[in-house]
Amino acid sequence: MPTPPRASLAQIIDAGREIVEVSGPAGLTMQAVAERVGVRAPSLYKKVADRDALLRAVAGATLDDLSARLESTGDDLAALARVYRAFAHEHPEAFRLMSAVPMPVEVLRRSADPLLRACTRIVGEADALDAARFAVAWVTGFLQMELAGAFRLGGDVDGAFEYGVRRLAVSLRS
Amino acid sequence: MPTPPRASLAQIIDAGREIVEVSGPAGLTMQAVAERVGVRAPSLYKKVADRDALLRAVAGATLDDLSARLESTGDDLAALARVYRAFAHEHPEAFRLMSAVPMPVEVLRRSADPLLRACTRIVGEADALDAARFAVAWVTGFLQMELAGAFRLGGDVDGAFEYGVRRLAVSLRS
DNA sequence: ACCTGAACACCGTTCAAGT
DNA sequence: ACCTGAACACCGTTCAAGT
Repeated sequence: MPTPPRASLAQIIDAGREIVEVSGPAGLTMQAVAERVGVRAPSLYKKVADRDALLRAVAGATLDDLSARLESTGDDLAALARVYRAFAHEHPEAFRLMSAVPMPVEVLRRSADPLLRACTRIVGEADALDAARFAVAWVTGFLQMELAGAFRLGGDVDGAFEYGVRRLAVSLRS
Repeated sequence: MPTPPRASLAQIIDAGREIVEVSGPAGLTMQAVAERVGVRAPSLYKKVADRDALLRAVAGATLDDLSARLESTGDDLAALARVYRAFAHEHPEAFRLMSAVPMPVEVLRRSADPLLRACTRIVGEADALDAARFAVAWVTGFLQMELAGAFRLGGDVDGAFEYGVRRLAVSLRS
């Protein structure tokens, strides 16, 4: 007798995202996810290959959100950097997970697009990819170190970020 | 009847480092470490509080190695960046673990020292910390993205690194 | 002192049996 | 079709008992 599904893939991923944000990736157990969507753990395997695939899906959904946010931000490099940082502060655990998980190329491409456009405007087409890598490396490195607590040697971290935004602009313009 | 220890803390950490490099942090199980040092898993708890503490010790030992390497490199920013990258390529798993684990402040300070000196030489004392954060954010971000496979949108990754080294120098000099 | 087997709680995953 | 309990393998950790 056919039975309608009780937990959609979208619900499972959403549950995963909530758990990751409150308990970190280690807290995302199949049982915790199952409980949240009102089902038993084995049922999750109808929608998800295994825990790792669910983690990748959570990371992918997070990157999609970030991409949408960046897309609506425009062409300004400094603005993009600040939106990026705001997102990381809102979802620190998901942000760190995102950086640890390998993404499909098309997802990467979409997320890179706004930055690539901003860089093309500044350095031209030929250097745009190198420049975008320079910028994205700086901003993700900064945020990962900030979130990992690596910036504890004094000084003002907000100030250091704005210093970086300025230096970034300077370096691409010369 | 007192018995001499069969596995020193140093041996345990070394075993942990080898396992991490070949199987990643997930491969570091207490049983795998125990087997490597010729003991049963429960004995490890005489020297190590728990698995997490062992992971932190492995990360700390790795950062100590990196710090020594940087210290013997000198004051040149570009040289420091290249040594940093060479180290990450030699120990990709340990490098990623290092970035994920919170470090004691004194370990951070020692590792930051060479970079701080290089930056002081270029931008002066007042901006040295901001500049060092700019530089270290870029280089660790670049390496983490490179190791995580985030640079797969074409172009030459080695070239992008050298582009970054140049832009970094430019940005701090103006 | 240090080492061990046994035990416990917990987790990911599979699968036959239910509806 | 989907859901479940039961089972299996594996892991971290504790602890009483051995030497």
